[in-house]
Amino acid sequence: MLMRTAIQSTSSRGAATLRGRNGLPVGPHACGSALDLMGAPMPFARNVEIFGENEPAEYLYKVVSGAVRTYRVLNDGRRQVGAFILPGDMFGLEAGETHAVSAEAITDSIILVIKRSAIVALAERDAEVARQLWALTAQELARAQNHMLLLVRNAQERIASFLLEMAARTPASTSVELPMSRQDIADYLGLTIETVSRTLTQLEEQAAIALPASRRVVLRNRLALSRLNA
Amino acid sequence: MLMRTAIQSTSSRGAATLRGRNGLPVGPHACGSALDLMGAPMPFARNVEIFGENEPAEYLYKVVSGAVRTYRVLNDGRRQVGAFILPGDMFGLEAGETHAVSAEAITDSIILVIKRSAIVALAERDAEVARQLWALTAQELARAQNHMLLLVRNAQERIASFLLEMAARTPASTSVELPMSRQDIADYLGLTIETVSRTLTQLEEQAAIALPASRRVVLRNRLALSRLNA
DNA sequence: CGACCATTTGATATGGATCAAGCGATGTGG
DNA sequence: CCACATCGCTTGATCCATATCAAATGGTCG
Repeated sequence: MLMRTAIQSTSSRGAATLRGRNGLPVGPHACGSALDLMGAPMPFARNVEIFGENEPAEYLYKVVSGAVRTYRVLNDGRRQVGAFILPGDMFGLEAGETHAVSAEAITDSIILVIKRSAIVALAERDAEVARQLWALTAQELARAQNHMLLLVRNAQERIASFLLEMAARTPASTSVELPMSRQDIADYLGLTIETVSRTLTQLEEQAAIALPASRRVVLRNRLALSRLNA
Repeated sequence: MLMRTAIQSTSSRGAATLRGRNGLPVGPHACGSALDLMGAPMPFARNVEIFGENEPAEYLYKVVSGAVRTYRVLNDGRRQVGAFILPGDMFGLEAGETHAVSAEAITDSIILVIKRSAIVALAERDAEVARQLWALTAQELARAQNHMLLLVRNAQERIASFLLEMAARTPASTSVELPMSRQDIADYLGLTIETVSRTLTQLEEQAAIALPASRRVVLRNRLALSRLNA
């Protein structure tokens, strides 16, 4: 029992239900998959739960705008953030009947909500769709495996990897706007907020990054960061 | 850069190739899946590589007897063991074209080797097979997610979880024979061998376990171990 | 028996957690 | 519009769990 993370998320569970949505299709970042062709855009407010661990997995989701975190909570109250989900990314797909993690909106977000049963039924007849479902889960597995590697490194390496990952996922990749709090980052990297903060200032002192604002990071020396990366 | 694991594995790469196998079917632990119906049993000697990271994923595998570890190596030489694979378990299944991890036999093992292309082709026509491929990858994902949680706990908790996991996967679950070395366990849990050893002796002093031999663990107080578990 | 290897045990060092305080931005009520 | 509460972040001081370095022990095989 190490640090005890204060989880202040205002998970007003009810707000995440699916009532009142008007069926309408097509998200941006359309990537030519059957998975994009159905589903309704829904708004989720900051810190609102999208689904909870162990809840039936009736839908899968695609972020249109905003950002989402998935996480699990340990019995001692600590939270492990499994992934940050950015526009264009899908999440919440399960092969089983229930969600393995919880998901919350990090900022106010628009999220495409897609009925799982429709997709699964489609996969029954269309091998290409089935292959895509598999590929999506495999990709998630690859992410999880990389994340495992992160968690055994030192603080600088974890932060550097995190920043490079975020940069790679951002259009203007040299300056990154972080949608998540220090606590989110800490729970993602298995560190404390203090260590995250300190490490960021260290990297700034080493001129590897600049911090014009607490949630804006400019990558000044990619090479230095990469050397810290796996 | 923390500990620097000595990787002494005698990965005599050549020995793992697939030449000279006689096609023959059916492993024990048969679980009524199409995946079991094809494939040839092959012996692998202790510490021999079965496949390497980034190699083309031409086969998938099922352990008949023995034990296998999957792992990745960080740029600084440390090794992260991703999973221990015991008789009845499958491994090496990839949705993509290459292996995401390396795999080695921990002890002399018999492993069923199944052509991936055959299965994938079958899945093309049989939705049930496709579903099973997906389910297998999803199960692996769940394992990886649980493993992530392990890596942020303290040493006692990690060891306790590891022992309970091994016990749950062993027929005679109150006494566990560990096929892997302390180094393997350390690399699985993100600890050093010294910490693994010390923690095991602590648990023994607390009467939670007994260690009649270094690789045999008797679970004496499951409840105490469970309390340490997530 | 002796060499080798895996494991345990001991002494010390250190990176990150913890405890505590300060600071800047944002928002709220008077 | 300002005073003040709140929140997220940073910074400082200290502590502790685990790494590191080192040596002893024990089991296995030739």
